[in-house]
Amino acid sequence: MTVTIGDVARHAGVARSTVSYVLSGNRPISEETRRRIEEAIRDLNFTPNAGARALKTAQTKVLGVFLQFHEDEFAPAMLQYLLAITSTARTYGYDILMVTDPSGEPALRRVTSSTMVDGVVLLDVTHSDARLNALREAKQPGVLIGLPGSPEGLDVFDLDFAESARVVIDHLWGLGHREIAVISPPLHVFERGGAYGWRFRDAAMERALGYGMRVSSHYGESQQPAVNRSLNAVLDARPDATALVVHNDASIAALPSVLRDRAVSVPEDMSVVSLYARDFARQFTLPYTAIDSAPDVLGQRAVTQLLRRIQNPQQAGSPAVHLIPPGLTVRGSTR
Amino acid sequence: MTVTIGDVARHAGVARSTVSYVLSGNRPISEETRRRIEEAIRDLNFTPNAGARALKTAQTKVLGVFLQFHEDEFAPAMLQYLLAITSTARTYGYDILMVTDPSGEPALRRVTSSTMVDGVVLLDVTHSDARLNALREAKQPGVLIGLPGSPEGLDVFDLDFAESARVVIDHLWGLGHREIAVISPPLHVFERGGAYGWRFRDAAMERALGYGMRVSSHYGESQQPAVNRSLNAVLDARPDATALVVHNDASIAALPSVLRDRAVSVPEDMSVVSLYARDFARQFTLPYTAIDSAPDVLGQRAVTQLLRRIQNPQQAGSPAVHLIPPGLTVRGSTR
DNA sequence: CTGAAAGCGCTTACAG
DNA sequence: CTGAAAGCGCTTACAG
Repeated sequence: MTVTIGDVARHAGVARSTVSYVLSGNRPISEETRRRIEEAIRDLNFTPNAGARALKTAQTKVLGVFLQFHEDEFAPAMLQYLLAITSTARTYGYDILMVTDPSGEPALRRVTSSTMVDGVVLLDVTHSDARLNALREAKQPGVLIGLPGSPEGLDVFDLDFAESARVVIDHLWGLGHREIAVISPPLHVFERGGAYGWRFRDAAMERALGYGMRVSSHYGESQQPAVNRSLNAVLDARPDATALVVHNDASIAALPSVLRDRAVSVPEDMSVVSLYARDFARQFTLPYTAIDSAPDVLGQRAVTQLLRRIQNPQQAGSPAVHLIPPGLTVRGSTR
Repeated sequence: MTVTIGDVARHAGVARSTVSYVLSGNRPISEETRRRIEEAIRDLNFTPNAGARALKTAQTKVLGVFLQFHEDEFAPAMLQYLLAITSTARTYGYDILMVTDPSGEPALRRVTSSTMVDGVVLLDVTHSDARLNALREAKQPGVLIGLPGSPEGLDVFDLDFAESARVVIDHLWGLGHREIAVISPPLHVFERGGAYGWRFRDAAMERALGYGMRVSSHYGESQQPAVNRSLNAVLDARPDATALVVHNDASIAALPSVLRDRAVSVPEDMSVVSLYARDFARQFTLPYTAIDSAPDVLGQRAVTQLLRRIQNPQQAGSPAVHLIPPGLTVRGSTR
C-alpha cells in the first residue's frame, strides 16, 4: 500500500540507490535520469519513510521538549516558550516531541535511551531538578531553559533575574521611592524549587536594603479569589509603600481591579513595576513598566545552541550558562 | 556505543529473537532463560530502539497534534487541550509530536506521508479547514477538535455551542431578563472561519428573538486596550441591558475592572454569563456563571476515539460528529 | 522451548 | 554517471 523507494526505482528503471541520491543530492545525477526519477516520485506520490531514514542515519530530526504542568499554576507563558521552540526547530528541519509526563526523569530516560530524539530541551527547570542526571547520562545533548543549582556541564538559558531585580530597584530608587513592597511568585513555586523566585526576590531585597529603602517581600497567589485577597493584604500591611514590584503573572493581571477597588491610581498614588512576557501584557494587563521575560528569545537561543551541539559539536563550545540581560520597558506606571 | 538487542543476546548467550520475545512476551520462555536475559538487559542498560521497532511493526506509537498559533489571539485554552491530549495518549503508551507550522496543510502531509505518526489530532479546526483534505488522504486516521463545515468521514469532537447558547438564553429568560447583549469572539476569529463564534452567537440570537427579547451582538477584542474600549462601547450602546453574555476569554477577564470603573455591580445591576474553561476561571476571573468549555473532556475523548480507530478499526464505528452537551455552572453572577 | 533467517525502508561505502 | 550489496536494530513467521 505504502510507496517505497523501491517502487520509485522500478517505475523509473533505476537502482534504489540512485533514487536515494536524487533525494539527498549527495551525488551528481545525469539530467535525464533525475528527470525520470523526479517524475516517478511525483507519479507515485512518494515520501521517504522517516523511521527508516532515522534508523540508517542515526538521526531522527526530532527534538524532545520536556515540560510539566503544575496543577496550581498559571501557565500561559509556557505557550510562548513552546511556540519559540517549535518554530525555531522547524526552521532547521526539526520536529518536536512534546513530553508532559508528571514523572519527568523516567520519561526523559525513556525517550532518550530509545533514541526517539536527537536532542532535548528541558523547560521549567528547578533548583535541584531530578531530570539533570538523566540528561547528563543521555547520549543526546540537551539544553535547559531555567537555571538549576548545579548547571555544570550543561547549556543553560535563562533571564538574568538577579540583574532584573537590580534594574527595577535602581529605577525606583532613581525616581525617589523609599518604601516599596515586592510580590514574589506563590510559595509553592519556591517549595518546588523554582529558583527564579528567590533569585529575583533576594537580589531585589539586597539592592533595596543597600540603598536604605524600606522593603518587604510577600508571596503572591495563583488562583482567585486568593490572588486578590493576598494583594489587599500586602496593601493593608504597607500603607506607606509608594511602589509595588510584582513578579507574578496572576497578581499583575489582578492588580488593576484591586487597585481600582481601593481607589488607588497608578502612577499618581502608587508606582508599579513588573516582570512578564510582552505578549502576556498585550493581551491582559494594563501597560505597566516591566522587565520583558523574553520567552521568545530564550526559546530561540536555546534551540539554536542545541542544534549547534547536535550538528557541529566541536563548534558548540563548552557548555555554559547564558543569562540574557534584562530590558526594562518604561510604560508610565512609575514616577 | 549504543547497546542493541544483539549485544544483549550475546551477553545472555541466546538468539536475538529470544531477547525480543522476552521483551514482547509473545512467546513462553523458560524461567532460567528469561532470568539470564533480564539480567543482561539490566547489566547493559538496554532499551530497544524505537525507530527500528517502528520500522518493523509499522507502528510509531506517536500521535501528531497539529495546532496553530494566531498572532492576535488569546491562547491559554490551547494549553488545556494539549495537557488532556498528551496525558491521555501517554496512558495508552503514545507520545505526542507537536506540529505548529503556520502552513497547516503541507505540514500535515509531510508528517503523515513520511509515517512519523500513527494518527492525528487537529486542533483549532476552522469552517473550511485546508487540512481536512490532507487528512482524508492520509493513511493514518485522525480526529478533529472543532467542528468544520464539512465533517463527512471524520471523527469530530466539539462542545455543542448552539445548545450552549440556548441554555444560557433560557437561563436568563427564566430569571426575567428581557434585554441583553452578546459579546462574541473577535472579528478576526470569524474571518478565519472559527465556527464556534457564529454557532454560539446565531443560536443565542435566534433563541432570544424567539422569546421576544431585545438582543444585540458585538465582536469582542483580543488585546488591550481595545478589549476594555470595546466592552465600554457595548455598555454605552445598551444602557438598558440587564444581562451580558460573554463568549470571549479576553473580554471576560477584563470585565471585572471595566464594570468596577462604571460602578456596575454584578449581579445587582447586571447579570453576566460566560463560556470558558474551568481552569481559566479559577486562575483569572471572578467566578461568573458559565458554560464549561471542557477542553479536558474534549481532548480525552478525542484521543480515546483516535486510539480506538488505530488499534481496533472495526470496533471504532463510523466516523461521526460528537457534540458534547454543555453544562451550566451557576456561580451567582445572574439573577 | 529456542534459533536462524528474512525483511521493514532506507543510506552509503564499494565497484565499475 | 550508476548499480548491487551490506547493514541500521528490530520483529516474526518458519523450523526444529
